[in-house]
Amino acid sequence: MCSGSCFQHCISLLKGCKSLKNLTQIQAYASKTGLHNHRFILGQLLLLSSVSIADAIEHACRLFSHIPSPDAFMYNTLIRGLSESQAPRHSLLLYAQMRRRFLLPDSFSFAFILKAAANSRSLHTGTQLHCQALALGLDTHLFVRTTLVSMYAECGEIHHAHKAFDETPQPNIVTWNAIVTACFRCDDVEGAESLFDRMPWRNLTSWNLMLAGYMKAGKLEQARTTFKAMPPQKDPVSWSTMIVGFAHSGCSDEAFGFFRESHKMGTRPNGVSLTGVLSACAQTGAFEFGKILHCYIQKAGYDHIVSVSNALLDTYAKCGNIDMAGLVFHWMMEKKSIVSWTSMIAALAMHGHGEEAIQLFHEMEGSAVRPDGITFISVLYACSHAGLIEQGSEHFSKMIEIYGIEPTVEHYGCMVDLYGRAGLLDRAYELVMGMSVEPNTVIWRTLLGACSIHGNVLLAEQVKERLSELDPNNSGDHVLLSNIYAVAGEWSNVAAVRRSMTKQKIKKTPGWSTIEVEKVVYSFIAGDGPNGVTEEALEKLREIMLKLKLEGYVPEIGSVLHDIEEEEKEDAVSRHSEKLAVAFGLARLCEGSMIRIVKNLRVCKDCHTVMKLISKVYGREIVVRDRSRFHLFRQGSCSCRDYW
DNA sequence: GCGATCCTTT
Repeated sequence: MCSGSCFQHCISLLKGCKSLKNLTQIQAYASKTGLHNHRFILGQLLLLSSVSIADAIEHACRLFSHIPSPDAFMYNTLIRGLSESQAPRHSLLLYAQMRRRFLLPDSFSFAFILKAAANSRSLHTGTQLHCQALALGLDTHLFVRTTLVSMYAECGEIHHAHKAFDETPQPNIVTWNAIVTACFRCDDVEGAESLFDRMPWRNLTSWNLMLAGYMKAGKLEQARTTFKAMPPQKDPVSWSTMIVGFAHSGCSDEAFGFFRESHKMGTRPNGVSLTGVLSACAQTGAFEFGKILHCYIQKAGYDHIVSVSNALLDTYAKCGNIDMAGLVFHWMMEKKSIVSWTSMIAALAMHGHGEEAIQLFHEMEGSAVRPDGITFISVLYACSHAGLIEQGSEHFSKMIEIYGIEPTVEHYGCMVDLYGRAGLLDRAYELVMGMSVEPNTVIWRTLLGACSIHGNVLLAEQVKERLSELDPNNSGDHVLLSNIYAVAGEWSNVAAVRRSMTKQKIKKTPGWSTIEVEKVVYSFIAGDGPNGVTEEALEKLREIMLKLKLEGYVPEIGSVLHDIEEEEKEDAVSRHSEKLAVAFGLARLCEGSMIRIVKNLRVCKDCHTVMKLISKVYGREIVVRDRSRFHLFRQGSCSCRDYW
């Protein structure tokens, strides 16, 4: 018993529908008023769940499966939704079903299904679909043509993309934008520039895609220049492209700057700009700023966006706060994506909680989310940092045999680290020699690091030789080898390495550390000239060292590069950037608050000892994030159990 | 009654 007013009411409900919960209520209403089989209503429900509402695609599939004989509109809608989903290939199956039922695909169908081919990077499928469109006379349709241009580019066939564009009789602005994007996709920056110059019209998207293209190509200055040159009416995409681009290239200050600037210009942050600025916080360890962003995200409701919550989780983890990372993870409830699981496993691993990381991985195996190769990198990393050798080997085999994931050089890197760090250098070397992919510099460098920990001079020399072939100018490798000689007391070899470094004009990568005090990030560089904060830190450091020596501290100078006088060596170690940062923190941060430091290189043995002592003598908790993990110093010991 | 091009975390 459905009246016209019920129908009208249902339509107005559909117009205001914003969430899945909302949609379910409307479905219940439709059912109650006998409208649940009304084809128009069904079509709108399908459109909402497939396209408009995030993460509702499964609901859409269920709805679709109950529709007796779906029409072309319904097929197109679900194909569209699936083509943007995690599994774009499913939409190809649906397209096949549509054809089996003798429903004629139209220009809409091809625009959506070609997108699925693009998203699954399947040139074969894309080409076949192109042929079918041709047979149906739909390949000249402007919307189809534009999608063809981007499909070919996405599948790496730039020539076909150009051909599709050149054969378009009257390309419009969107077609032009598509071909410029296509050039950037295929790393042809000059091609993109020359087409951009020849464009008969430009809209905001044209400018935005230039920004994105430059950013992706690592041409940061060109992006900045373009940003200045474009019309002043920027949109949230323009701003987020800049923020994400700089953050991605490691230029956190620039990312923060653009974020603040966009705020000043009255542009509200969006999900994308928030992930960008959070990633900048994660890089620099800006914990306080991260917390402020968290408040804003919750208040404005951005925590429903999975990528934002994931970025927040990662920020807390990389700022040393594993508990907050865990809370964000749990708040995500059933919305956890593969990235959320992987990030949380990595977070636990970074903090040395290897057993918990593996436990979480097992929990993940029981969930609906299937682990991928990146998840296994986190798992193996967890094993290597916690010294779980057998667990690591088992998971490595499991990945290949049960999950059918081919190991990449990153997986081997974790395994070499696992064996090498544990002192099983032969097993590590054996693995490297039997790798199914060519070992790269990272692999050899990991092995060299293991030689350094375990003082294996012979293997180190062999490994360094391979590194010199692949990457002769890397300062870290020279420094590591020279440290190995130094520890072994082979001073003539130390001197030889130093001479060759001078001859090849190789400079040591300067170590830096950062610390956030009252939402300002201060950075310290080893051997930096005098400036305000360095002076302040040095003065405090002298006081600390004196106190520690009274407690029986003896400097460890094994990691000093050259054979110099003992006192001089001590001086060099005592100015390491992390010591300056911790001293600055002790001087400036209020009593009882945690000291958080981020360092670009691995923390040295002496600094590690000093941190442990400070945590005991001064009764302070110190968190140091170095190049590879976290160290939590508390009451004289470190969370890494001196295994790093 | 849907459409095509730009920014998303591990």
